[in-house]
Amino acid sequence: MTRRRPVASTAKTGLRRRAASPARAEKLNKLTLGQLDYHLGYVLRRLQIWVFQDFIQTLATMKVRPAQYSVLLVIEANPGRSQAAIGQTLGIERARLARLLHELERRKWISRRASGSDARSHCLHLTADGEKALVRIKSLAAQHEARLADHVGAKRRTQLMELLRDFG
Amino acid sequence: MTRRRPVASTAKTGLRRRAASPARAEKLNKLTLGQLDYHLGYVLRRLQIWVFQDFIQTLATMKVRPAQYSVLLVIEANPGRSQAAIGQTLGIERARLARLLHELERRKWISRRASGSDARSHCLHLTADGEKALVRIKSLAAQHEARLADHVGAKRRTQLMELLRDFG
DNA sequence: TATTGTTATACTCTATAACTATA
DNA sequence: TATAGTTATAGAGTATAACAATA
Repeated sequence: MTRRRPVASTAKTGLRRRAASPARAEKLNKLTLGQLDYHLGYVLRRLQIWVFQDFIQTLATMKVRPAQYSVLLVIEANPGRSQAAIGQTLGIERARLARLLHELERRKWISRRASGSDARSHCLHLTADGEKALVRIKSLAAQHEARLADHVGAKRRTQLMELLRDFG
Repeated sequence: MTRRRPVASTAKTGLRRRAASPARAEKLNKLTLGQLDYHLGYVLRRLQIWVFQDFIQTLATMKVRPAQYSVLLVIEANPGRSQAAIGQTLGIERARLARLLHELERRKWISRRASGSDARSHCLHLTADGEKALVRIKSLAAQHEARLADHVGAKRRTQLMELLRDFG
């Protein structure tokens, strides 16, 4: 990392820099990335790291991680579904999802009800508290998304969205 | 995850299914992603996960992880530089880089020589073994890249590359 | 037999802090 | 006082395996 800088909003919001330091870090002249520059996976990952770091920081006040956020949204959009269905949709291992849901349940944001049709599975729902929290969470997520648009440029964000959204 | 297996034919048609799995998994009717679909970070991450999994699998015979690969390429392109410089270029914490280099050194792929100008720092170089291994590694990485192009489509890959490479 | 959810283990990656030896 | 490198710890994410209850 170490590049990045221009964007107005980063200064405004006091984002965070990796090297952070004041121009003195520039002492180490920049190295070339070599053939790394020709790997889509690498440039993809650099942006992805930026996104996660900004997301985590933006939602720090609610202590919500990306995976938790994705689970909350999918439960909201598909109330009453099982852990297996949620996990499969998001690509989260059932073992990991069990622990993740445990935490969300502890916070009273979701409930697991017994399923009438299959005694093995649980029906997942947001609680009233969960819905209330999600309003605030979505607002913060929107701030993050705006900052991302600012980081890559609104037009580039739209283009990336179109390229990535529909090939799945 | 569960999907994977970038079969050529599906990539060619651009169809691809997320659940990918053996048709029986279709039993669980597909859930909607809700507002997740409007987060660039999410779609970015899905592809990024695919890339890493394919990369790791493709380079499994050489037991090379993405981070190790990136370090090898940057050392190759910038021989004699310090750990600090490498780490800063790639955005890898110096603590983590130290362990990572330890492993590469154990495998005789890199060497750390004392720096003449600063007794604190090490100069990093590929060994002859390292250069030889890197030939094989790059060949596997190229296979991975080709599979990625097949997965997203060659044209889309190029477009993504252009959008992501130069805004840093 | 297969699936749902659970617990447990192990490994990678990230983020710190503390330490040394230099500068 | 700051930097280069090391070691240690803790947390998240990923990947397994094993288990009980149920299908």
